[in-house]
Amino acid sequence: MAECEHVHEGPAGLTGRDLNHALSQADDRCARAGERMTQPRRRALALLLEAGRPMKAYDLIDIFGEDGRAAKPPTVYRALDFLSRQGLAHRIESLNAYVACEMGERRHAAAFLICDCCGATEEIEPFAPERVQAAAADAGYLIDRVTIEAHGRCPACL
Amino acid sequence: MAECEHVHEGPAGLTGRDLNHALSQADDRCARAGERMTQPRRRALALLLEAGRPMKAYDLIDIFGEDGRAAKPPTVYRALDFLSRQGLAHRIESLNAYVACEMGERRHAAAFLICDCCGATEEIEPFAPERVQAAAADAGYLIDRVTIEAHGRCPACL
DNA sequence: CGATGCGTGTTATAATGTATCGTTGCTTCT
DNA sequence: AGAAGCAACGATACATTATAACACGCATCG
Repeated sequence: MAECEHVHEGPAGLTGRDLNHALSQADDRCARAGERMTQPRRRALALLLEAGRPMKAYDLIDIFGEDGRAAKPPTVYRALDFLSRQGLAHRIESLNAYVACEMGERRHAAAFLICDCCGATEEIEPFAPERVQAAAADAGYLIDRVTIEAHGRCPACL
Repeated sequence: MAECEHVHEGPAGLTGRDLNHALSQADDRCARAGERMTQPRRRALALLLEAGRPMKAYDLIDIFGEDGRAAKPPTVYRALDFLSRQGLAHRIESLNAYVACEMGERRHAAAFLICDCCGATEEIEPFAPERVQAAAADAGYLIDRVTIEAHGRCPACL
């Protein structure tokens, strides 16, 4: 992360009632999808929601245990894979990090604005999906998944 | 890489005169930019051009020495960083891999179509750059670099 | 010349991600 | 209820990807 001279708090995550509400909604979504929201999956989501910004897998591993003990890597990676499959979280490839989904819908495409100064990210609507498909069709490709990550500076770090 | 039933050769890379020509052009570009095309940098670029598809850093490390001996990781990572900075190669975040640039211009934005079956990639013109900037402006971000990677199947693997 | 900057080679280590195996706890079928 | 099948878990070990730190060489420039 290229530091900048600004020092400020990153985006706050969820706490208390907001957090519980978001977790309950995730529970519902899983139930409707016939998927199981197990303890480690829920814990991983809670940590992402609390953080409110992208978290490295090993950061989660370190703080995973409610008692302060670390988790085993596969526990967290499995949970993150699940959350990504369900659209409850997204992997940010250019950061090797994961972030809770900010949109409501299940299994949607995502795009991100990422601040290289403070680490804040903003999930945005993927732009020009039709032009992706058009470009792919020109080359004869059939696309099922698109990664879009725009790096720069957030308003607070400009 | 999710296999598919098709078996076919991936895209061929450059050889012989074509390879030397491409390397000479890279030499020229570096000279004009006041950068040094050193031996390891040139070797890394040659390997990428020969491969004609994305290569993992450790694949390059293994075959780096002309005498068949492996290189040390920092040697290759430094060369790849340099090539990326110069726009002579691109990093593909979602593959942890690197590919020689197929466009002529220096330091341009890139986007990729990636076949999850055979590993072929196609570098395409980034679509809708103005819409990226617009979306970023809405959120107050200033963007300097955008990663766009579309995964699917290439014509040969459909 | 001496100092500075950049690139290199080397060693070591950090950070990130997976394979595998045995177990547990549902769900479903009879 | 009992058994079979399956999904997820926990644990160990390991594989892959990437960087830190330091010494050296060589060019440039005051």
